[in-house]
Amino acid sequence: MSGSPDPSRRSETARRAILAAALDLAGKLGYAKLSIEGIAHAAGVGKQTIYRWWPSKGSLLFDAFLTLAGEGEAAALPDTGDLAADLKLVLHATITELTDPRYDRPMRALHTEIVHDPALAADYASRLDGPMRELKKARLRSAQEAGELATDLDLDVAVDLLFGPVLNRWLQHTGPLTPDYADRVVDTALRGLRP
Amino acid sequence: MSGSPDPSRRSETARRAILAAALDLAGKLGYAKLSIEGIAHAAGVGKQTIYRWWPSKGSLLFDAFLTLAGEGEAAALPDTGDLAADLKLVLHATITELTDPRYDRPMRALHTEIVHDPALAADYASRLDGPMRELKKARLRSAQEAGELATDLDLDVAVDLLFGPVLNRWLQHTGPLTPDYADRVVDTALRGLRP
Amino acid sequence: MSGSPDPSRRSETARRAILAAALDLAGKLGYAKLSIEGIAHAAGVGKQTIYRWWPSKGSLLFDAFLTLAGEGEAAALPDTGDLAADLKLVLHATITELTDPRYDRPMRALHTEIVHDPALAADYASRLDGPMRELKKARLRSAQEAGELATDLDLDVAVDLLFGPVLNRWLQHTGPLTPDYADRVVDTALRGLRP
Amino acid sequence: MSGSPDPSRRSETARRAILAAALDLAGKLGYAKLSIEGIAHAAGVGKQTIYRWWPSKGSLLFDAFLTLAGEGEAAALPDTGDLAADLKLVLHATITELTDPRYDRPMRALHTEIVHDPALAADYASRLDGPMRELKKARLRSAQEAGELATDLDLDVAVDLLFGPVLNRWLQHTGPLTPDYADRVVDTALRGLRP
DNA sequence: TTCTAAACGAGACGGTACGTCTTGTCTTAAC
DNA sequence: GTTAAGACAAGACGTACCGTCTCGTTTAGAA
Repeated sequence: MSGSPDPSRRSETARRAILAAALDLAGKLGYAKLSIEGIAHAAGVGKQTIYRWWPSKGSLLFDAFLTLAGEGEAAALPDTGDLAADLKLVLHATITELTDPRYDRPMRALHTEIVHDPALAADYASRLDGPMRELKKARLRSAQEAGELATDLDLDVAVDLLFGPVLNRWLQHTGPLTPDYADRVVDTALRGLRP
Repeated sequence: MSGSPDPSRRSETARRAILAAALDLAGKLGYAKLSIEGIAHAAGVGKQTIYRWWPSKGSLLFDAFLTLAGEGEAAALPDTGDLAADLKLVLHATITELTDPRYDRPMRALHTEIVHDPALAADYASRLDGPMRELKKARLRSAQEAGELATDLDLDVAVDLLFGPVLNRWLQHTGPLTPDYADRVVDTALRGLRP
Repeated sequence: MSGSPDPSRRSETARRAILAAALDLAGKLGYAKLSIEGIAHAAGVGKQTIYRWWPSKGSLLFDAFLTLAGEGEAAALPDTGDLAADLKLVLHATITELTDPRYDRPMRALHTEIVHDPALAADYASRLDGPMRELKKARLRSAQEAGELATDLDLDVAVDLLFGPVLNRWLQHTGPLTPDYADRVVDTALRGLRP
Repeated sequence: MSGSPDPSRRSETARRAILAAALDLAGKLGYAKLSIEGIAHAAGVGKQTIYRWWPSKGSLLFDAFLTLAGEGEAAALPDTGDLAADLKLVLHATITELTDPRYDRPMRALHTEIVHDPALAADYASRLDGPMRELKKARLRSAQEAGELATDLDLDVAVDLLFGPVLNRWLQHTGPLTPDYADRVVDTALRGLRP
């Protein structure tokens, strides 16, 4: 019937220009002023070329992030044998990144779309957050083997407790995003709330 | 010169109609299709009446929430002497609320605005989240006195660990929002990750 | 239900700017490149302001012509007592006008719309062509009284015979549009085809 | 250099499908919605195949008409010896044709293009209108020999007077297109306007 | 009969314009 | 002098075509 586009004929040049322009404009303008029209113009591309290949602004932003993250992808989290130190190191790096306007704005834009689009959220979970979460769980498993963590620990919940609060504070502006906060989160979570 | 509006002449009828229409439409249409134009029309009000009294769509949504939350505001969290049980009870109620589309959609709309508007976030923190956080901390303090929690605990971090993950999972669609997940979070956080 | 716009609130400034821009661009660009978007831009006006008040590009062009023609409207055709000379004079003036690119192009644009839009044609007939035709018929009636024309003449057909061919030749590019052609049409029509 | 297409390799199948689709769609959709894209699709043909062989939409329409008209081409106008009757017969047939939506719409489309494209008009004059005009002049010459028309008549102008008004009234929607109107035109033109 | 070059269908591309929608400001009339 | 109503300039939305430009696939004439 309608016929979906043939990916083999897709222009790689245009694809790259669009993803680069999307990231760039998201960083410069922020979510509210980010328009498909503007991206198309900045990429030197017809609007239809965007609408042909991406179903929504969110999925375009997501693809742009994939290419960004896919480049310098860390293979694994640091493992010096000191879990707390390693976690703090990673969280400090995350904070540095989230504080950089070049990342802050496109990331907020992407998360806004995720909040309202479950399909996009599923994509995000399986292709960006999922792999990252696996790395985190691998580091925690290594700590379990080293006796630093309880063996019956629910690793998914542990990841949420350790990495969630920093992301949350950043997204919701609920307080200053400092390395000290990350340290307190790690210490508190590891020790537990009980006496 | 310009003359800012005189609050004493403000129409209470219009104000209430606007807040009700904002909540109603946010619930029916979701964030993307929520327009000031539509709210004005549904409230039987001129657009200027909205622009005169609210600086942004987010602050309007926020006021609408205040009136909603302000009505049946719980004075305190339950305190049966069993902290874990009390926390789970509260989180289960939260999950029930977040699962109701009548709350889900306007809440997402509000949080989207918060993500992009630090001023609104500050307002949210001081007038909605702040009081709630105080109630949570009060319950934790009571637990400290009962010896259920460490006395040197960082209460702000503790609140983030206990209540953050459920909110996060809801907002980011990172997994199914079940009472069981809340239970695991509470148990894991209280016990701590260490053996 | 939908509510049509209230003419009493219409901006006269915008109306005039739009009509002027439409005529100007029709003359400069010709029909094919004449766009509502371009007119709005040239008039310093939002597109919606055009769509609010005119149902089609044709009706806008027509209104633009009305204001143009309404200004220097001739009260009557010349009447020197010599019908043939008077007709030739008028037709020569018409040819001069139709030959001026400033008139040629917008006029072609308008006639193109008329060809495809009977409603617009009716408007044209009643408000532009109609009054003009009455002036022509008045001159012919005067000639009848002077004994220059048959008394039982079908005046509408006579007007078609005398003024149609020049318009036709102009529109259809069926031959050079010269004063000589006009003279031959007048002479032939007056004399009749029979011996 | 660029290399113009080699007509000997042209696909006759494609050519015919394109002309048929053009006529068909012009009749069904009218001029405004007639697109080359649509014609290509309806003909089962690539767009390039149209652009390769026709320089404009108008010239394609024109070719489509040529094939249509070329088939049942009348060799000559009727000649019963009664000029007025013969002319009325022909004009009545013309009116019947112009009233048929199957002809009306493509013909309007073609004439619209002619109005704006002198090159196309020249083609039209030499290949469609020209031959037809010769037939008309031949009939008039026969009438001259029979003493029905003045011997010094300007035949080109005579044709314009006799056949122009009906075409004009059809194109410009200036009045109802009835056989009676044709009769009045013929009678008035033959008799002349003078007493 | 094989080779080869052009025409073919298909459709992606950079663009322009469409007609609709919403934004935030400005204007008008009614109360 | 605030209100409901809504016109205004601005500009993004997603769609439809434009005319150009590849792609592989026929197809037809020359070797």
